Amino acid sequence: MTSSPGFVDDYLAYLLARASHLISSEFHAVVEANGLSLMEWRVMASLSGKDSLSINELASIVLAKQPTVTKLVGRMQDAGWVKRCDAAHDKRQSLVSLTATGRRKVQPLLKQAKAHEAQVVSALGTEPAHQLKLMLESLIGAHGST
Amino acid sequence: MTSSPGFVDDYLAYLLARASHLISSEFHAVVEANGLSLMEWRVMASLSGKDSLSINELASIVLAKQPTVTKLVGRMQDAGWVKRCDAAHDKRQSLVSLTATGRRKVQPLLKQAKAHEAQVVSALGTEPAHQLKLMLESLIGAHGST
DNA sequence: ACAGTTTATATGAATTTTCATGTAATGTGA
DNA sequence: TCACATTACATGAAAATTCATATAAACTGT
Repeated sequence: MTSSPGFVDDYLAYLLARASHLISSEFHAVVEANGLSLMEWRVMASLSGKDSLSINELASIVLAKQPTVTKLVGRMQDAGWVKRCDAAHDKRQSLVSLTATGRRKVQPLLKQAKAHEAQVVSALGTEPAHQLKLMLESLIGAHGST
Repeated sequence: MTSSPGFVDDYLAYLLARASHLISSEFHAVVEANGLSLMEWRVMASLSGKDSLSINELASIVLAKQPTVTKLVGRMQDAGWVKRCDAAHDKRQSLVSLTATGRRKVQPLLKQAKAHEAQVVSALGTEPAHQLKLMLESLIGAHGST
């Protein structure tokens, strides 16, 4: 109840923030049911694709700052979900990757994420959802390259 | 560089989060140049429309939790930007409104926000941007809102 | 190879957010 | 009207984030 701010009835930045918050919140419940925070989920989902990612790459992907990610990864390492190793070619970098435990932990969530996505897409209509994605990608591409 | 996470190349929740973060970040610079944080800006922009809003209404609008908003508003009150009064009909509610100082503070930002919006919209194309907004509104409307 | 610069990450202190819970006002049903 | 549940907000302790800065490794031009 009680939405329709006023500073934003038609303010793109707010519509984006609200839509993002709404969709993320829905899935947040699933994430927490699996014993993860939203940020932990983002990190593990990001890592489940690649072999490993540096701290800065992770920060850029999960939309957090470097010190935040350093400490987040530290906690996840303590939990046994990720491991780190020094990069071969650049000893400054710390490469983060999933452990076997982490992979097992994130796997069901990846499926549930797809299911949630499918639900959202079908509620919106397949074609409109496709158009929405294209425009978001266009928006992202047009602005900050990275 | 280094985008295209992998867990998200086509994941709507992530595209939304990324687009939102990107657009907000751009304007964040302007907000900070005016001596406000992003959350302070959201609160003041929300209040600049209405006469006053309760703590819970504000929390819902600025996408934060109630204790966060309680303390945020407390700080903004100390800064002299907002004031509070008890609601007439429900003495539990604490109604927040802008002070004259707050209004002066937020006014230039409202204009800059419109300018930023116009820039984003024109970069995206007026008609695509309009479609994007319609779909975001549809997405927001379809899920939890009201 | 060397000084200066930039890049990648770590870290401590300060700030902010969150969780759990407390309190007071309101609503509800018998 | 009297319990009982609910709602709105506050608050203290714990957790997370952020800022400023430190450190060390790579890059740059000479």
